[in-house]
Amino acid sequence: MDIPSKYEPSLCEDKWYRYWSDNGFFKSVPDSRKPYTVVIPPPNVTGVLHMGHMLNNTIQDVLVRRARMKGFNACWVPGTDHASIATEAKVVAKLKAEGIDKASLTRDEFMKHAWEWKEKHGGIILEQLKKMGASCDWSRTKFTMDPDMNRSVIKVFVDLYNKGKIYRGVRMVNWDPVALTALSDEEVIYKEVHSKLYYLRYKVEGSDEYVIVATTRPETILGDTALCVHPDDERYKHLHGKRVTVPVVGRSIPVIADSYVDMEFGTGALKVTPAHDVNDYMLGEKYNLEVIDIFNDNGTINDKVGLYVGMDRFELRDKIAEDIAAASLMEKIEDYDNKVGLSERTSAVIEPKLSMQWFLSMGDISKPALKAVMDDVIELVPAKFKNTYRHWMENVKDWCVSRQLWWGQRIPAYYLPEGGFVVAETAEEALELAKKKSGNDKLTVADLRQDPDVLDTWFSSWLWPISVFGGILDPDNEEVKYYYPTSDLVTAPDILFFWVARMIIAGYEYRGTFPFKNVYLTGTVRDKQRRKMSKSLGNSPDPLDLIAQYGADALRMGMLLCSAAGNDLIFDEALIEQGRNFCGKMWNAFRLVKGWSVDEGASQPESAACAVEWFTSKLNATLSQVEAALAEYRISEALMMVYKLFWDEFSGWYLEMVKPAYGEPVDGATLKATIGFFDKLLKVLHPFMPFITEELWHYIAERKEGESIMIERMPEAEAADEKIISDMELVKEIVSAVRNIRKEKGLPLREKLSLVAPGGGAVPERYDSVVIKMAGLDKITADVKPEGALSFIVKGCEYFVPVTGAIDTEAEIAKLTADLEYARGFLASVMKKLSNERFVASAPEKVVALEHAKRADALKKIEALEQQIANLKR
RNA sequence: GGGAGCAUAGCUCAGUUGGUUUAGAGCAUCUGCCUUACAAGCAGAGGGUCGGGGGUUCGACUCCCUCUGCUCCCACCA
Repeated sequence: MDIPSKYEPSLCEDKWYRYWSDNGFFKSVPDSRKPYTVVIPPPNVTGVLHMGHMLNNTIQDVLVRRARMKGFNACWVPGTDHASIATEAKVVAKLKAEGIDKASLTRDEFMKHAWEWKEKHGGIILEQLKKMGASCDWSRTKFTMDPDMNRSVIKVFVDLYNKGKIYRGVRMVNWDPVALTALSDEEVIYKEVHSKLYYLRYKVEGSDEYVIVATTRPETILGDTALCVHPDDERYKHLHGKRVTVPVVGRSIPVIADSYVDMEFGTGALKVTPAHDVNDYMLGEKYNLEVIDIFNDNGTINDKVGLYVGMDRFELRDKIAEDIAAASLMEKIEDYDNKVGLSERTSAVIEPKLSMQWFLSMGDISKPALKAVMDDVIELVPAKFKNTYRHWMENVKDWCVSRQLWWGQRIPAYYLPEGGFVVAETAEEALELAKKKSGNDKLTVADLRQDPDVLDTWFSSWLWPISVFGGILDPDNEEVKYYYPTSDLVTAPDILFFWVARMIIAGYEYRGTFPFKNVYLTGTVRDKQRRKMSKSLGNSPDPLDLIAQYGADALRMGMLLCSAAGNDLIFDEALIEQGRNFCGKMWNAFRLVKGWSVDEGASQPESAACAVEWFTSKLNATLSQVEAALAEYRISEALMMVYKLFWDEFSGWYLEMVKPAYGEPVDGATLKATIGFFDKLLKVLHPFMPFITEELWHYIAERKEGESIMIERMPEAEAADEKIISDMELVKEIVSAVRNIRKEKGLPLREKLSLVAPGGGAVPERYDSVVIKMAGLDKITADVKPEGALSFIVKGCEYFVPVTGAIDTEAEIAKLTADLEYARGFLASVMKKLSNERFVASAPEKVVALEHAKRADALKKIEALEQQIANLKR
């Protein structure tokens, strides 16, 4: 077998992915094993893979691959989300570029364009996920607008409507004048902006007096229908019941008194525009004020008032300010910082707007979902998100589920010709209901008009863990009974409310139980300046480029190394380099072992026997630590443990211990043990780095067609001998000390040294051969202290390395004195505790005993150091 | 304005109910090595008064208070 000298990811990644896929290793069907289920957070159907996906899906793949290797029936369901606003915006933009205006199209024509776009660009991201090694069951791929998914959504809508949980009502909504749709509160981002506070003069009718009103939005005076003051405000008491004139507009409006007004802000007088401010709307309802909506849907002025018709809202702001000033009705203009709501999707300034929308009443159905998380039936990782979750759930508002878009599930409400509406899953069922409702048997489907709006995207994805298994349409099917509830959900905290909370709500409402057991919340991927990675900033590298450059395993490892749950991660290409270097290390370790010739009959050297015995324990100890870390989702730590195990313990120590002399063969027993260790290490590493581990696993032994590391059993931690591990740590310390002497004295490795350990020293005797091999010695003796030797102390025992030539006594003394000072300082700190009566009296016995042990150690060390210094001075 | 969280080596982070050798890791840095798997490497070294101050305790990175700085969530006083 010819082994390339370097690992080339590009040569084996596609090969192995195809192999896994062709052999059906990703596929899952219900069987007698325990299920381990993960549903992917469906990315936007027209999206492309970014670093956030990379992180998120790498974590999922680690969990899924590990579960699969632990004997679970692992099922990772992939899919995409129709992302109604985002996708429709893209299609509208694309049509616009082609000179087609959405308004000129019929709904059906538009949908045809949208589906064409989806077919062309949809699912690219799923192909990209394959590049990173995602072990999804692709035969289960779902799209939130698949026919069965649509039917699930509609069925749920009708069901909730019939339960009285969905209602229709006029509400102030967040209107996006670019996307021309209402947004939920969660889709609005508030941003601090510098703006101006305009002080306008409203003339009091029948008097020469003016009331000054401060506003940031002078253009809304077109819709003013009242002026409000605080009932207790002495400045304005005389105005109660009077009327004032709106500047420029000339409208006469009443002065009302309500304690809503903050007397401290501005002038203490508030203009009331019920159609364009949430709080004003409340005042309007309370005082039965006229509601004048002055805007068209796109943010221009309509003809309700007859002034400034067609002008954009921001142009009007400047224009009306000029006109007010020209009429001498502008008291002053101040600079002012306030927050403005922006659309998450289009960044347009949100216009509060009154409109008829559909709402889901959240109060009752969210209760079990709150309890589940508070009682840790569902665990959030990290747990700090419980607080955030509780706060949101306790103050949950009704969910505006309608969107004024075409791309999505159309609301199944049908309006009757004579008014009123019915809600049904199909037009035919609607017709029956309509006939009953109106008493008109002659009605036809054509007489009914379906609501033009579609449902919020999240109204389909909140069913995802159920609907992907057909659990809405056919609640008792075998699939959903087997796979639901799912095991882990991995997602970003910014969609905790949008998606996670609502899935939990839907889970209890439609399955009577939680949708997933654990929620792992990843951090946000940021650049070195801590800015969120985003397309608009252009600071996000393309994961596919990084895979091409470093390999998928390297990128996966780079992402995992810096990803403590819930913590933001500062992306740094150096981490991917680290991943790539680790791949190189694994590759080279393999090349070393593969290069050995074997003499099956040769007896195993003592050093190799020790090494095998030690690494067996070390490996098992680490395996149980890794298991413990992963059980707590400390994935980054778990990977680091395996990384160090492979690089330091296995490559740095074990392989060096068993490595035969140049040109010599290795004995059969040692080779077999080494291949066995390699096999286990590859398996533990496989979930993190699937490609290189598969490649090497096929190299380290003969494999039959259809065999794969990804379906092998994960090695389980067996008992580890702690004594062997700690003995070897001692050996390592001694070896390091000798190496240090070499380094300080510039003694080359080929020059054999000898070590003298008077009285036997602390090296466990059987490890002599290891020390000799690793430190480059010719022998270890138990002679008396030699003259002209350098020395060191490990665990209170003195060791000597005889050297030829003069020893720099002064330098040695200085070094030893420094050590001595440290030891004395340490002793002092111990003595301080031990001489404190209250410490001895109140500290636990164990702690006191430990301090005594520390004291004994320190005294021993001090004595040895003093002895050494004395010897040198002689 | 309300709430939550964070602050430990140059960087990214561990540090589990306060006591495990006067704080650990990885990366980076410095020094020496092309030693026959690997210079994308090997061997060694340096680096932190655990954000400031106060308190509780025999003992505080760990608990409490306070200040400073940062982050996130919620609210949205015009």
